[in-house]
Amino acid sequence: MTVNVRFAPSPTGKLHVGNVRAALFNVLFAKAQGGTFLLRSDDTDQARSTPEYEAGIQRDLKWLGLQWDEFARQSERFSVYDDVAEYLKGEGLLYPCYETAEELDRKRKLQRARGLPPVYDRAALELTEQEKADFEAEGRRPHWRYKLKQSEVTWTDLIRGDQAFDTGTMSDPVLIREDGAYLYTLPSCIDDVDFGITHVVRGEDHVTNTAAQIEIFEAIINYRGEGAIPTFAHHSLLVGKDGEGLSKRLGSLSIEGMRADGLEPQAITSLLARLGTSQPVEPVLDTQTLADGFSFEILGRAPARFDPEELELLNAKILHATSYAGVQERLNALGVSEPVWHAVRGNITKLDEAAQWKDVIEGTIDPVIEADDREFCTAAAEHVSAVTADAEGWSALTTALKQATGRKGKSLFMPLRKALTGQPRGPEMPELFALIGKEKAAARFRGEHA
RNA sequence: GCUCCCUUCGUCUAUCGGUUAGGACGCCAGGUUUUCAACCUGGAAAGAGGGGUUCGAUUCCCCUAGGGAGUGCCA
Repeated sequence: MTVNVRFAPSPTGKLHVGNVRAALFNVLFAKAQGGTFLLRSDDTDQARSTPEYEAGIQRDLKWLGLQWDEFARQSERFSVYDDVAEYLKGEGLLYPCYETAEELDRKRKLQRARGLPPVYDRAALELTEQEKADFEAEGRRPHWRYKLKQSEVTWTDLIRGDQAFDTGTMSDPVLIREDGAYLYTLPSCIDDVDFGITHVVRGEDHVTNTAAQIEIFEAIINYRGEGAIPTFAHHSLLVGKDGEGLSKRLGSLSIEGMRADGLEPQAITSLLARLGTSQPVEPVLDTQTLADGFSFEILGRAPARFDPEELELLNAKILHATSYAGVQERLNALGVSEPVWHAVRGNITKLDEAAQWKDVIEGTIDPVIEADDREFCTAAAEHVSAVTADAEGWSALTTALKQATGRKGKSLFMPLRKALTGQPRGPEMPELFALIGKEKAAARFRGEHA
């Protein structure tokens, strides 16, 4: 059986870590199974959806290396939804309701106050034709609810196991708003059937929806005369570093923000694909490798903590393993050459830090020389002329200085590093020395701005 | 309030009733002629609490606590 999955964001905001995790699981599952991945823009809410958000989501997904096989836009399929909606109305499965949002809110509060679940009372089902006509005459327009069977719905979730929900304990879902706009439920189910989606992989915030959706799926399939209810896999959600729900802080966790922050896409995908799984969080450079070991069995059922610090850690590791060719364009923009990249990549957390080292190597700095090290550095300046400007030269230089001054270890190397780079830490000295060159090195050892 | 789910080292997790409770990341120490990184070696580090069931519970059941989610004319 071929696997077809989809990722269906609403273009009403930016892609964030929570979204991407769901998208990733879909992509990885499709790749692992040799299936297809559909990107669907759930833009039935014309007021809140924008082409900019849609383009942003696509750009972010591409940047992350998550390519889709097919693309669909729900706003282009309204006639299909209308057709199914008419059918459902004809079957009495979709019924008009005239309560205002305020009235419903009041009802819910009342139920809650009595300790009852805030479930819709189906009052609209009792409305006579005359009453409906009166509402219409008042200028009220109906919203439409799906009439649930109020029975037990069961399914086997690939992550959560056997599930059972009594749709009698939930409100009949509103499928069409008063203004005629479709809520996500009906178009989503219709599309899943029409596009042959075999597996719906999404966050566990959708589990209760699933019961109602299964009933809707059945009605659609009954109408179509073909199609199948997808298999579901609901993964746990991400929580923050301290275990709090992520939703409130999502703004700072947008993919766009991370890109602007200089993070590598592979760092993000590596973390999100492995966090909450039994596989190690490690730097993985391509999605195929991520997909190779992927199955729903490796997913835990508890919420997983997302810590931005882990992202930085992974980012550094990704960079350490990144070849010049992989980032050539971006390095060119920073003016960083290949030799400089190779010298510094093991020592940076974010790519643009390479530019700072480029400045140390090719620009000018103020050497840092402690009072105790003045004489020593002067000696170093004198010895430089005798060696070659390469790693061997560095070795020869330090050996000579060791013999001449008796210094060794930290007291030998640290003053040289500080004088040459102005900093107490950084990339390997042999390579830096070769790149900085003898003349500049000598000048810096003399304490000159060079 | 009600419903569902979850709870093992700091973090992500393994364990299908009997294990010295394993691994990964991080952390600490030592090594590799300085630092950072990488690498090598070693180390500290966990079953939320309380009841059961059982010869024996991390594992099964119940309660409590804590966390997550749902309970929308959001998705």
